[in-house]
Amino acid sequence: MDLNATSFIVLGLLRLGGPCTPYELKQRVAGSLGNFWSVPHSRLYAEPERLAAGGYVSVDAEADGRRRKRYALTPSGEQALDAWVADPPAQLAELRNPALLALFFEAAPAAVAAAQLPLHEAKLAEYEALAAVADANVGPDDPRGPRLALEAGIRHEREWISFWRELVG
Amino acid sequence: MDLNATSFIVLGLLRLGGPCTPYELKQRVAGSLGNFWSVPHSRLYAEPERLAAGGYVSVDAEADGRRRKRYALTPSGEQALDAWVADPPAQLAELRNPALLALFFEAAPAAVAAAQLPLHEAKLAEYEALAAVADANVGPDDPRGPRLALEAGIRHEREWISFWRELVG
DNA sequence: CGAGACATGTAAGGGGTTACATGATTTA
DNA sequence: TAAATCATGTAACCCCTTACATGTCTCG
Repeated sequence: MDLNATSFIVLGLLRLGGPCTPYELKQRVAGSLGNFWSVPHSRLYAEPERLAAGGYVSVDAEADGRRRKRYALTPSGEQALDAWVADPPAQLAELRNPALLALFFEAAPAAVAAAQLPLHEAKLAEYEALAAVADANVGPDDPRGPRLALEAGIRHEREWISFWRELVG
Repeated sequence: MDLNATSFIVLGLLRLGGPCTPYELKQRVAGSLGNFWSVPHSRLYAEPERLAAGGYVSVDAEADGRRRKRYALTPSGEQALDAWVADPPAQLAELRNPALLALFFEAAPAAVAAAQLPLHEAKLAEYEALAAVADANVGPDDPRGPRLALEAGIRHEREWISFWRELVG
């Protein structure tokens, strides 16, 4: 079996926040990472199961009540995660932006821009609020990664806003 | 059957450049659109077939030689394309950038940046060359969409370069 | 005319999307 | 205690990815 982006999201979240259930994985994704890489909850139930089959996580199932399954990183999983982090992907990602696709095929620029602009403005405001909170409560050994990813998100939102604004006319 | 992004890419390319074979679709994608939304060639054989089943394109198969199939927009396909273009997607796209994902999970910023930076610089140079050619040969009734999409690509590349440059240390 | 590139597909498998479905808690 | 929401999954289907495979042209 081979590990993909979803796999590393699960492994990474397990390391970041400790052992948890799929539902809690969903919440962790929604909190931060989901802003730039969302994962449907059905995948967050299926993927840990797959990772368990490969020995990358262990399962601890409740015997009663909700019978939820709690997953935890195994040494093997931790090692796989370390290897991926140590050898980061060296390829370009595509924009794959549906609005841009429509624009490419001659959708009216002003119309696309008018639809996109408020969305990006709202997203930027949300990001900036997150950043403000993060910067106010930053501790000495807090992880830097999430804040850096947020920064990238902020910049791209600003870029989109600038781009669409020129097209609203 | 419902139409997805790939469908509109096929329909759009057929309108932009006229009837063609899957292989030529591949070339058209590679030329411009593929920079921000690539499609594997296997899809460019399968998708027109699907569209033909739905009546959105017509097929004209060669009887001999390579027996290639030439697809053309039908009025129904043209109408579907128009409808999509007239009602452009009003949703945000995610970044879904693998390098950013690694950064989020604490990959060494300088290492990720060092790997990403040359790729983005090369891409930007490529885009700027394309833009220069496009701007030099622009005609009065040339389509604007591709040039606008290219512009978006250029800005995002600049943004990425600026971002990663700050992290290379 | 042989080799390489160009051209044209097909097949298998997994992940993503979406919808369905039900159990457990909380709240009115 | 009924309703609403939270929580926890399952199932089906299609697209995407990757690899495989072969046919046709072109050029040395």
